[in-house]
Amino acid sequence: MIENRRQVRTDGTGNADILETAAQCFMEQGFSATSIDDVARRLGATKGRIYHYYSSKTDLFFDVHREGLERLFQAVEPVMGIEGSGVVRLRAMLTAHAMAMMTNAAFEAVVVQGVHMHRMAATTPDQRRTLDDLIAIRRRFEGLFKQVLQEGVDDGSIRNIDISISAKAMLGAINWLSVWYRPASDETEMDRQMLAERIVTTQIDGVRS
Amino acid sequence: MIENRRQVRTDGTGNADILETAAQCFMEQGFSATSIDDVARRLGATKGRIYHYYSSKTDLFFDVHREGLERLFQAVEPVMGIEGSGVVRLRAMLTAHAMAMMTNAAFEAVVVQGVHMHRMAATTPDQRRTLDDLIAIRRRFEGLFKQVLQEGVDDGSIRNIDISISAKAMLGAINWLSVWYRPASDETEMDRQMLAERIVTTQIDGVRS
DNA sequence: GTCTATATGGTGATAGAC
DNA sequence: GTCTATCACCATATAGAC
Repeated sequence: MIENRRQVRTDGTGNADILETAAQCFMEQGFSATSIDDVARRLGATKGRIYHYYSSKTDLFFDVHREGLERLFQAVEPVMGIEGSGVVRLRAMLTAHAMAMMTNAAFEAVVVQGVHMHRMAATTPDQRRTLDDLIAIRRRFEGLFKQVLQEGVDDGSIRNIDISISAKAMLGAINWLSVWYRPASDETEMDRQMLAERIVTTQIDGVRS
Repeated sequence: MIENRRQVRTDGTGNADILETAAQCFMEQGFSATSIDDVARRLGATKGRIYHYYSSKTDLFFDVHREGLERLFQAVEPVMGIEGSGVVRLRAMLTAHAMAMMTNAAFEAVVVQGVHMHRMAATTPDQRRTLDDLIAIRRRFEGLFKQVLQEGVDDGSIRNIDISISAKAMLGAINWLSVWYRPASDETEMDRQMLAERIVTTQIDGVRS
């Protein structure tokens, strides 16, 4: 589980709506082109409501980002402990990750966008800390995959590759889903599952013994 | 070669400096957090100079984007025609792509950022056309890889996979370099070559027969 | 907790000197 | 072709009613 949890947010006080709507706006228009008014309008409210919960647009973006990461953890961590060799578990994790990218498309699009915000100018010290937090969480997420990759190498189910590079490449292949994946209107869970399997299979075949 | 060429730009009239500097700013701070004044300051000039060549910040961003794409084509197209089976040529293309991502880190970071700009609000019809242009060029780039993948499937050097999905996944793995790759201060061409080989090898092993 | 105002500032963009 | 000076706008953020 994530240590750096949000304290109160998304507790059903109406805040989850803001998060969801903001995610959608940020996905469609990007951070810069999205105004607080845009989010408010889509909520059927005014910005007074948003500023009651978030002290800035950046804070809002960061909280969407954090929620996106949390959902990734919730998808991947449970399957990390299944029975099987390293490569078997790795496959399950990658598949779960891919599914989460599609299921939570808006939130994960914000995560991918957030990855580009290195030193977003004019952030307050507080925001700087929050960003560092998010970076640490992302690193922890990558760590999950590195760990299982290493276990796979140790148990012989995965070739003797460079763990760090392979992890980044595999995660890149899957994260890239957020760039091109758009759900068809009549898309089923099965369709997504099929797509996930295909992407993951080539990634797994690239590293397995 | 790219058909939709810039007409005059990057012809050594001093404009190339603007492009280079803008690329750096956009890479470090992102589109929204980069002001025209930032770019000008870094150029040791004022924004008058920039507005002499570009009519808007978006236009400038788009031109950096286009230059980034052009460099990718220049890296990949030459090796596309080498002797060898589909998988051999694919490997060479992916390696060239990965090298270009690192060599032109700033420009390619803008390309990757630009991918998120779907319907950037408030663009003029003219900018909208330019964006459509860029999207078409990106698609053409992906097409190069799909073509060679297909040739590999036909000549039996590549497994019978879904071409479109595999292309996107492989390109994602390589494009993701722009997210995490930071050149070491004493890095050599050889170091980059080694890194590229490692990434590409797992991608190739994932699809070859 | 959400609204309606409003202030404030920054930044994109322009005009005109040189 | 580049500068200085300035405009004009708009989005962030705030204050205070309800």
